[in-house]
Amino acid sequence: MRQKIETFSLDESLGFWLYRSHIQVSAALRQAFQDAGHDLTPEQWAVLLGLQEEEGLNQSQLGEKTSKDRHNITRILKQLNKRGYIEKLHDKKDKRAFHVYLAPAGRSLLKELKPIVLKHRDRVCNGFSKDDLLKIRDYLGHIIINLRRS
Amino acid sequence: MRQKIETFSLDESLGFWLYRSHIQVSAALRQAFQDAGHDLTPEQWAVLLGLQEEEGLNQSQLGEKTSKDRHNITRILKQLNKRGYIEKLHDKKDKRAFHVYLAPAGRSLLKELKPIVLKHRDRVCNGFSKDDLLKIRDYLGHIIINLRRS
DNA sequence: ATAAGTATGTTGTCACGACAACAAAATATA
DNA sequence: TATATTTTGTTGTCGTGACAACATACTTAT
Repeated sequence: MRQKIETFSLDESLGFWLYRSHIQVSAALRQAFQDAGHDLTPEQWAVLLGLQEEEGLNQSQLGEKTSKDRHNITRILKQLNKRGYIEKLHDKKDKRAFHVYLAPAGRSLLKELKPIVLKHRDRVCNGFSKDDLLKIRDYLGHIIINLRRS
Repeated sequence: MRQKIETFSLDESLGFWLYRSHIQVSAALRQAFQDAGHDLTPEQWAVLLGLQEEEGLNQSQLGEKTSKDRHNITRILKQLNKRGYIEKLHDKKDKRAFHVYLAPAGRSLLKELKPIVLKHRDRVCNGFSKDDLLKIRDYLGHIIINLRRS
């Protein structure tokens, strides 16, 4: 009985801990970009990173890779396009689709921001062993799998 | 050299795993509410839960408790107020401040949604031992501490 | 070959996180 | 006491996540 009540505090909610840690990590990265004079969001960074891993994907695929639906990827790409970091090329066969590539400015930005991101990661991961980091990734991956398909 | 490159994939980014897991847990809870016929956001739920733990806080304190800044707590309370789930009472001494309380409708809602949230948590935590859950909480708490003050 | 269904991408709406600007009131300081 | 600073809360803007509606174009079925 008492346990059931305790289970319902925010502190006992895994979802809330995920929320808090995500929000803080994201805010710290945004701040780090800002301190370096770059008005880039963590989401935009994630998409650039996704592109660096694999260019030429269409928007849906890029959205899949970065866990963003097509609506959101459309708008994030719009931002990145406006800033000249990416290019969208029409698919020759499929007239609906685009292939997304890094523009030269995007490549330089990635290079320029890498030390900042590494510093940020060091800060986030301070006190964790490699084994800890693997365990965290496994745990979070497990949560994601738990929520897939029904 | 090779490791430095690998470190820069999305899959190796702790922040990105946090993003993904948070987004999915949050979306699943939203969906569970929707399936039950309730148009409530996970954030609104978190504030209601925070209120259930301690009523009579002012908005800043409630924001602190739920990890939301005063701007956002203002708007979330506006939503909850519109739906009749909370009450804002003026502080007798401090004319700027309000004390926030659960309205009767808010209390019933909490009671009504608890089984839904428990089911959601079971789904999220499927396959985790109690020890696993404690470890995850410790890990996430550690990350949050790493980002506090400089 | 035509129709039905599906996939890609855009736009619009709402809620929320981050941020700036602001008003009002409390507190600290001179 | 008078002024400056801080605190509490609101409003507005922007970017993003969730969602609906839509246009276009590809695919499948009949």
